[in-house]
Amino acid sequence: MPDLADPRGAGHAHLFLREEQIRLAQDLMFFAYRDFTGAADKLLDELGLGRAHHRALHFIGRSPGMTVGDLLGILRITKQSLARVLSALIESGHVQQLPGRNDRRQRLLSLTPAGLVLERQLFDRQREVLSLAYREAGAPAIEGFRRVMRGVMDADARAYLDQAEAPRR
Amino acid sequence: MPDLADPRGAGHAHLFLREEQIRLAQDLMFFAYRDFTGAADKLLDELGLGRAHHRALHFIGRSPGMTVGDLLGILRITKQSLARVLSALIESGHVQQLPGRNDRRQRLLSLTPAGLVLERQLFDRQREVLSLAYREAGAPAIEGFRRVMRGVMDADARAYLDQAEAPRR
DNA sequence: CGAACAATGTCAATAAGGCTGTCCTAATCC
DNA sequence: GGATTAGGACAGCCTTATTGACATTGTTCG
Repeated sequence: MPDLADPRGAGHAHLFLREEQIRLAQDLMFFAYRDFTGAADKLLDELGLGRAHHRALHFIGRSPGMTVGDLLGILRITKQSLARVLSALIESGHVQQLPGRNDRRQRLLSLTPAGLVLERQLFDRQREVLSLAYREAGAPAIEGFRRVMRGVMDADARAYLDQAEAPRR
Repeated sequence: MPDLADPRGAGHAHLFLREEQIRLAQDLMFFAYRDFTGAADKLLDELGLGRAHHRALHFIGRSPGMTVGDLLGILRITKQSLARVLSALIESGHVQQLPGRNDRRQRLLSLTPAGLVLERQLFDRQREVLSLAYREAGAPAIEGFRRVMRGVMDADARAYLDQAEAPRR
């Protein structure tokens, strides 16, 4: 691999392509994230909720009985930011808190029946978008998508995924 | 693998897996986006800038000479939201505006030398993360990643990508 | 030429969703 | 019994988005 001095000169096709590839990935992240999350936005708007509420519903639905601390660790926001979102969801009857059995300081979070319904509706909006993408891209592409996305995440997030997927097998 | 654990009963393994696959994709989108954008956040913070400024720098750097209207169309935010971000970047000397040659109402946007340097620094932070992910995942995975992400985006975003990639070949 | 339209900028007000910091209660642990 | 932990509550701030109204300048077209 010759000569690193001039990124534009001849003989640097590989490096140049590599840079272009990364810039493409920046674009992909921006557009795909925007349109994927946007698929659920209309429904959220009608209910006076935002993306933050959707994220909470998603992760609570994925791991019912999780503690507030667990959720804080996943979302990486402050207790105060989460409190606003969480109390809105409890107020609206989508989430419930139950005292922990072992440790009674904990409030175990789960979706109410209404929360399950809403989360399902939001899920369906995103499923529609992703199913089309999956169908176009094909099965090998899906595995590649998973591998790259996983590689971008930090170690904690990967560990969460391992734990979230394992019980379902 | 018989699915006695599936609450929906036997005979729905395919549907169940498909749902699990979509939920996994939701997780991937959340974590990968968070950590990818997060890679540039520290540097932005030190300069008193936010992600909105990074997005503007990125797209202006990618298509120098674009109009304000072009950028609005890409970012899909309102004129007023962009104005705040853009005037901060002009104030800080990272972006410059030049009157259009054909249509003098337009202000053609481009990065100043300082803007190029900053954009490059931000780019390098994200390149680091993505290069590792690419290396782990391998070349076929990268193409799969690209295909799925592209499939998630809307038609306008795909058209932008086609146009942004073409001139470089 | 003049009217209509287009590109951009600006002002004012509002909201969502992050943040910090401090203080508090209740329960658990040692 | 004292320290720690889980969670909640209050006050205030910042960024980034929103809407609506209006101004300016430049282009287009009858």
